[in-house]
Amino acid sequence: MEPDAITSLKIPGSVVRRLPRYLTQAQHLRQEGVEWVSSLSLAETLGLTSSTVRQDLSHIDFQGVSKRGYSTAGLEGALARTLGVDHDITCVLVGAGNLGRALALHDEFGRQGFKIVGVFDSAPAVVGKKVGRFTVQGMTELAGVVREQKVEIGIISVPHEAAQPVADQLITAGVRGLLNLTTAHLLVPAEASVVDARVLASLRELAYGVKRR
Amino acid sequence: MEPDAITSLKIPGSVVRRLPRYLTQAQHLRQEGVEWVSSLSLAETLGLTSSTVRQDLSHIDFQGVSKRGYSTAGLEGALARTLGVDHDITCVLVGAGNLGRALALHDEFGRQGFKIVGVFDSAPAVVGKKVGRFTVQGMTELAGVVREQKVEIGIISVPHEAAQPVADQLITAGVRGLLNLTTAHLLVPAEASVVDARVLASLRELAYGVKRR
DNA sequence: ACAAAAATGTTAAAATTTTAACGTTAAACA
DNA sequence: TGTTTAACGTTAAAATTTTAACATTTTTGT
Ligand SMILES: NC(=O)c1ccc[n+]([C@@H]2O[C@H](COP(=O)([O-])OP(=O)(O)OC[C@H]3O[C@@H](n4cnc5c(N)ncnc54)[C@H](O)[C@@H]3O)[C@@H](O)[C@H]2O)c1
Ligand SMILES: NC(=O)c1ccc[n+]([C@@H]2O[C@H](COP(=O)([O-])OP(=O)(O)OC[C@H]3O[C@@H](n4cnc5c(N)ncnc54)[C@H](O)[C@@H]3O)[C@@H](O)[C@H]2O)c1
Repeated sequence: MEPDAITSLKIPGSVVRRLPRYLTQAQHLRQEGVEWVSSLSLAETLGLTSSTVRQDLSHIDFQGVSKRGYSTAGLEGALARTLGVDHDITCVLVGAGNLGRALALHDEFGRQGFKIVGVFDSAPAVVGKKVGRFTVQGMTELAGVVREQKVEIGIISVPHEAAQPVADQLITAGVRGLLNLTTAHLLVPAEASVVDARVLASLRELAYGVKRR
Repeated sequence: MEPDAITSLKIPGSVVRRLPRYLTQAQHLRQEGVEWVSSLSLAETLGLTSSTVRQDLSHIDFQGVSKRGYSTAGLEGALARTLGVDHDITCVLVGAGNLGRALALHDEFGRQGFKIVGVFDSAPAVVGKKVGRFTVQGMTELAGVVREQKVEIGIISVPHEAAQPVADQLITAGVRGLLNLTTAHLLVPAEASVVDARVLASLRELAYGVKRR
């Protein structure tokens, strides 16, 4: 199944950021037993226009059906393939503090294909401790684990001052993508990806929203 | 200090989403003792162009200085005022699971003006338990606390199926903004704001980034 | 078999966002 | 005191993103 050369060429960032939401919605609908969904219905539940939905889905290798819409199961599969979450992706987590431990204990990531294969921390008091099924490892072990297990993604949950050095260690060890939970802005080589998940920034955006009625 | 009518009218969403990052950067620089920062230097550390930075900052009620740039302290203050984080904002947290407990224990939110005044959960096994300085309260207490303490923001950290009913309860009780940490898409009246902070969606976006070299 | 209708995929227009260009201001210094 | 220059604020162009319009397809029903 060679993916269509045109559709797989490059999907705009604005679209890529919405694809996970369509995937979540398709999963929820399929689990509820819904077999078909229209662009209009997807748009209404996600706060978009049906036009945007159809435009977005034209980027993935999947066809809707006139008069019916999109098969929820088909859509789920095609979106997973497009995003690259149709197979397991190995991850490591660095920083076993309050947030890091919550992430390590969150089984849903594993069910969705994100397999955490190691949890790391620099504090001697934390190293060796158990977090769910993990034993926290020291930072000296990081590079070896990344190499041996071909780890693709590093999840960074350390204090913001430590984020850039940790990012550098992860990239040097061979990780290709970083999920950054800190307030720091990470500089990485062009061939690596960074996605920020900053809760404080979201709260501040919300503060602006509640200020002006 | 009446804010300028034009600048305060309405700031585009694309800009509002970047303002928290400028604020974080201004804070970090000021704490390091840096007094001035140029649009070019801000742009380089945040991965933007200097043009975008100047355009963005033209929306806030603050002037740079020719040949020097922006005063870090002044910028921090003006951004805080624009976003509405120059005074405390009361919040409640609903869902005292793994993630909710991490958020409740995160002192930085309080230092940044987001004061959590209550933690709530529906599970009898959890209600009454201590989470840091909080005692988890039952959902029957929620409306009263929101009303009495004039709570502005609700942080939702419950399983996704429960997110919409919890959102409804929060809005009915009088909250004006929701921070949604679940995969659900929340429907709220037009006068309320929702900001999503979805870690799984960020991971999926990252998966696409690491897939295509 | 044919007509009607519902929903797609696509084209093109509208709106927004980003970037470049440049005139203006104020600091530094001869 | 005047000149140079770094960096701002603003205008306008370029690029991207969103929305609307509509021709096409496929099902349903007569
Ligand atoms: N806790 C939250 O709810 C929350 C919410 C939003 C953002 N964050 C951010 O996530 C990050 C982690 O937050 P937290 O509350 O878990 O902090 P924390 O202080 O509880 O944990 C940080 C952990 O990182 C470890 N660490 C420090 N330097 C390290 C290094 N160089 N290499 C490896 N490990 C190192 C520490 O030993 C500690 O265990 C912070 O940047 C924080 O701002 C946290
Ligand atoms: N744990 C993580 O690291 C993580 C990461 C990303 C997203 N999330 C999302 O955050 C949410 C919470 O995650 P978690 O790991 O803390 O889950 P959890 O199961 O540990 O905790 C959820 C809590 O919500 C409570 N709850 C359930 N229904 C409720 C209701 N109707 N009203 C009030 N409380 C209710 C439960 O009693 C429980 O204490 C989930 O939607 C999850 O997908 C979690």
